[in-house]
Amino acid sequence: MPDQKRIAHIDMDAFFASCELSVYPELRGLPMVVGGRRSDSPRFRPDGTRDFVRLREYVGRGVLTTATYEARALGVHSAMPTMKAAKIAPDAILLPVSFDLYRKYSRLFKEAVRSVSPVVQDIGIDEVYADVSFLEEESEAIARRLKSAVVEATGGLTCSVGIAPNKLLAKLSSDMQKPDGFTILTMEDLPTKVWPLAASKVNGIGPKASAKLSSLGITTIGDVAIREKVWLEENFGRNYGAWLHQVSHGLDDRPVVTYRKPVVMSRETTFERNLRAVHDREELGATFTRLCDQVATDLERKGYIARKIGIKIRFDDFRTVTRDITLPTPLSEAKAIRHAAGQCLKRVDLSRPIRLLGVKVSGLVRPGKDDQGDGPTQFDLTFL
DNA sequence: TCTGGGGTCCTAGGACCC
DNA sequence: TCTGGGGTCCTAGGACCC
Repeated sequence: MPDQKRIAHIDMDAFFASCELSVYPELRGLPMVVGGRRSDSPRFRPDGTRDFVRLREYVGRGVLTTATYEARALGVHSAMPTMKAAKIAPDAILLPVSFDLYRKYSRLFKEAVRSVSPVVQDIGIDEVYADVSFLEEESEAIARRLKSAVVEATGGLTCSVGIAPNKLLAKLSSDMQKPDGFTILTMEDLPTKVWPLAASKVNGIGPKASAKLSSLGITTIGDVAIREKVWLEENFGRNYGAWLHQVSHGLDDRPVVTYRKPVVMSRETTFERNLRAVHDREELGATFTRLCDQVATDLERKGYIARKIGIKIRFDDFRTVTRDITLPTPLSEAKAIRHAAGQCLKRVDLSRPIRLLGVKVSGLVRPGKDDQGDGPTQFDLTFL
């Protein structure tokens, strides 16, 4: 067994769009985006062909979930407001989000990866890490085997693979030959292949940190690497600064974790139009109850009860507030969640129009089993 | 051109306890 | 009586990711 760690990062190519293309193969090669509502589903014409909705017909507040490479070439991309995308690419085909379909392909994709290497960490619906250290083959052979297993299991969906000594570098490398490619990275490649990359390519360096870095004249990962650790800590705080120093030198010791207990479950919705607390009281109340019901269902389905109940409100000006409460005993019933969430709602000034309403539960424990953790509270020691 | 929904993790102040 | 420091919990907000 080689003592050098090898981690693979496997990332599906334009995943949601690719799933849709296997349902609607006639759209192959056309600019297409996913992000519509159910009403944007294609209809059958009398002659049996399908009539697809165009992006220009969209009305609403959604954002694109994904776009085919042909649509990306026109300048639209995932997370773009759909109304904005409609101005840029009005003739692109629009499809509604079909999560059940994506979950089906996601299962097939992950099973395929596990068939090559069983130590797999879920990152999202279309992305995993796999620890492939124990495999005997060369990294290139592993990458090819992962890719063909995925294509075979999903009936033709492609992915991009990166294999490197750790998660950080694996993730960066899977992005280097997209779509349908693979990249093997070693520590020796750091100066030539990693340092030239934009700092924002690193997982954990988002828009805020990037802006601050560039205001200090830092744009690439290499620019970060030439800074002293103390300088980074002075400018970005002790934790984040030390972390920046680490990642810029390609260092990352996070293991591949195959199971994690969930931390929070939430449901939220953005209204078609902003609602007012007084005038739209009924609609708000009905939505609030529905969200609580959904969270309760989620809790029950996954087998948890929750000690913390919270709400989230986004106003018309996009300002977001949260309120939450810790209960003396964990619970999962919809009515009790609704009551606790209602108490939270009372603590918010609702004079502005409301854009979004959400309900969240956390402090999750499994009912019956050690729900107070390992504290002495579950034992009666008074007899001592 | 106004910005989804589901998450994780971190920070920071105040309460409270030792 | 005053002071100090550490640890943990609670709450609110925010950065970031897919």
